[in-house]
Amino acid sequence: MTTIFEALVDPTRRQILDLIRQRPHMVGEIVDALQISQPLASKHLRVLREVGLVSVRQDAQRRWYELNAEPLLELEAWLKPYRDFIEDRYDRLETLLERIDAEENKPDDKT
Amino acid sequence: MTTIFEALVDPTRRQILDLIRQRPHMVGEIVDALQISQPLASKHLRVLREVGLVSVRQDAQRRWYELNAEPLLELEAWLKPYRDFIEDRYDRLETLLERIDAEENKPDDKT
DNA sequence: TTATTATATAACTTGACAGTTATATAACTC
DNA sequence: GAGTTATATAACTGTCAAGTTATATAATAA
Repeated sequence: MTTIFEALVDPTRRQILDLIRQRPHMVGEIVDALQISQPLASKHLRVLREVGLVSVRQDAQRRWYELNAEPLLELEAWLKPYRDFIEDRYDRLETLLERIDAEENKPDDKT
Repeated sequence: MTTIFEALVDPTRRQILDLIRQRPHMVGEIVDALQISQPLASKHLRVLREVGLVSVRQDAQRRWYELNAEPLLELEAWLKPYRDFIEDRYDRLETLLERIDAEENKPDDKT
C-alpha cells in the first residue's frame, strides 16, 4: 500500500497532478508537456491511480486521465493539528503583546 | 536541498513530529518512545532540522528538540489549488442539483 | 488482414536513503 | 583527572523506487 505522502514525494508526479488539475490529459500529452518517456508516465500514473488521485476514461486507444483530489483531504487532516499548533503560538504571542501594551499604559504611569 | 515532501515521506519522521508537537523532547525520549536506535533518531532529527521543522535548545549534554511548524505552511500553499478544485466540483454539483430540483417543480408541472 | 497509434508492462540498472554498528565529541559527575 | 551520560557522525549494507530499453496489448485505420 502506498501512502499519499509517497505518492506526492516524487516531483514528476506532482507535475502530473498540476497538469491534469487544469483539464484531463491523455498520456501522450503528459509525455510531451513534461518531456518524459512514455513508460515513465504510465508508471507514475499507475501510482497515482493506486492512491486514487487520478481516474481514467477510455476513448478509443486514448486514455484520459483526470484529477481526483479527494485523497488530498487526508493530507489536510494530517496537517490540521500542526495548523492548530501554529495558531496557538500566534495567539500566545498576541496575548503577550497585549499584556506589554497594557503595562505601558497603566493609569499610574508617570511618563 | 530537501523538500518538505521528502522530509515528511518517512513515517518515523512523521512520528517524531507528532511527538514533539505535544512538548519538546530530548533525543533519548524520542528513542524510547519510538523504539528506534539513537543514531537513527539523530539522523532523522538532522533532516528535520535541515528543512526547519525542528529547532534545538541545548541544556548540558541534553538537546531539547521542539517543533517549528511554519515550514508546513508551504505544504498548505501547495494544497490550496487542489482544495479549490474540490470546492469547484462541489459547487457545480450543487448547481446541477438545484437545476434538477427547479425542473421538477416547474409551474406547468402536471404531476 | 496488415500497419499504425496509444498505452501498459516486464526486466533491468542505478542511485538514494533507512537502518545498523562502531566510534567521536562533549558535557557532566565523582 | 577517570568514568559516565547524551548525542552526533562515519562507514557500511540492503532495499526500494525512478528511470531506461524492449516488448506486449489493444484499438483504429488502411
